Amino acid sequence: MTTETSAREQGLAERAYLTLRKAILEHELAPGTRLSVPNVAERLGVSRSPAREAIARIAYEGLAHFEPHKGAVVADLDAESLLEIYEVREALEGLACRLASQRMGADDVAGLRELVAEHTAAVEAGDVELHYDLDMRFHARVRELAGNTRLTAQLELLQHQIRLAMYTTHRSPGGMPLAVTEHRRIVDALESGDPVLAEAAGRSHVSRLLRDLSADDDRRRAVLDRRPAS
Amino acid sequence: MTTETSAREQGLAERAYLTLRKAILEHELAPGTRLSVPNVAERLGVSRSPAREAIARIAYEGLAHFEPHKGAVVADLDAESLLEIYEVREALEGLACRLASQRMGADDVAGLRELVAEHTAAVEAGDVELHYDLDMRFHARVRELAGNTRLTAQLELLQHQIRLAMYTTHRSPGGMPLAVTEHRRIVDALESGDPVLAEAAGRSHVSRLLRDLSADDDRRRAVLDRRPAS
DNA sequence: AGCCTTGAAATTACATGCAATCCTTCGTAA
DNA sequence: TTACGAAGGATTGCATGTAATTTCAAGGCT
Repeated sequence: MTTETSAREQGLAERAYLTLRKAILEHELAPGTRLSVPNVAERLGVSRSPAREAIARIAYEGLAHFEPHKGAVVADLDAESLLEIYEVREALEGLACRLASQRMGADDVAGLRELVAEHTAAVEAGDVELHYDLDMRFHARVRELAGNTRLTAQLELLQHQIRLAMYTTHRSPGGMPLAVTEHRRIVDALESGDPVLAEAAGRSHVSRLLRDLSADDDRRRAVLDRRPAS
Repeated sequence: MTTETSAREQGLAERAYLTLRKAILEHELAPGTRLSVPNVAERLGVSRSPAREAIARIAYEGLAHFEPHKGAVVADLDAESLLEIYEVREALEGLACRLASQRMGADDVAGLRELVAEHTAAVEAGDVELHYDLDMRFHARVRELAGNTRLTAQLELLQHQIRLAMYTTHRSPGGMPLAVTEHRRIVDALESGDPVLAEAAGRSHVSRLLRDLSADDDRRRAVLDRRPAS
């Protein structure tokens, strides 16, 4: 037993990073918020060194960016950035499915089916929170099965960026059941063992998400255009 | 005019990072070399703060990794890591070609053709250095034309990692003319404006590079197997 | 009333002190 | 000769001092 007040044997910088990231992803620190080193340090109860390191890492991961002479600011991703992110994600999610289809076993398929079943139930019950959770878990499981650590890391980064950008906005109502259907189709493709089919399934799922996003945007813009005076 | 000894108005940490990266990519600091903070600081003539930051960034970018209680070590990528990297690169390079094919104009095609022409000449002249240079420039140009900043950043990271891993090893002799042929095919596909074709061309180029790599490995292994006592 | 100037507060970036921890090496004993 | 142990050296991680620079705001001037 070593001395351990409440630290899980990880550095202060690491914990500061995790805390900060959580706060950002949950919009406790909304996009646009300035992350000054002394401020973050005090907030997290650490000195400036680990605070600075945590902020740097947040920025490296695309959750904040540095503005000259102003320090880091929580990222406020515009539509074009989101498009970029989805373009990359489509390719990588497709790759994940392709790899998974080649490396996965029967029990893995069963595990995914179970997840989809839970998901179906959650959606039928209208449980939005659980829907998001299961959606994330599904994708996490697929990339895990792909067995490519770099790919996994990238997809997780993109996931975080998307979560940050869409915390409140962009929730198309019909999306929940559609997601489940598409996930089921992905599992079918994975089970078939056909890498081309699997990749196509993964990609079309992501590209559909993007299309819905754009559609939402258009709808929103149309509404705003009707009342030009805000 | 501000006071400016020789710094180009960028921080010490930034310059330390660039210097360090260059040293690593040129194998001045070979894979396996330990990057201790005091050591790097002294080497670059800066204090420990910017040195530490530079090392952290190098590690974030996959050019080094932290070993517990030993600090950062220049990455020594094994075959499996390279495979992972190439898997991701194949997908992203395909995406780059797809996007470029949709966004590029006639003059852009002309620019690429010029590059390929230069490249052809270099290969015919047997200029290996120039070959590498033009190869890199070709890919850089394509991702630039794709117009997706995240994609560009990712591909550059992968490029660096690959360069580090293959500094001396892995140079298949027939690769040079093949690369030119494939680049030409990519330009043809890009010019056609068919995104599917373009993506396929980009992907198959990368996957061929990977196949050659594996073939080289096998050959090398075979040679070693013949003389089990090293 | 609006613009400019000046001052104050805050921030970054860098340097450096310091304790805890770990690896390494050298000496010693079996 | 080999295994063990202890001391030394080095490194990390964190804390904090400090100068330069910039932003922000208030007040005065036109």
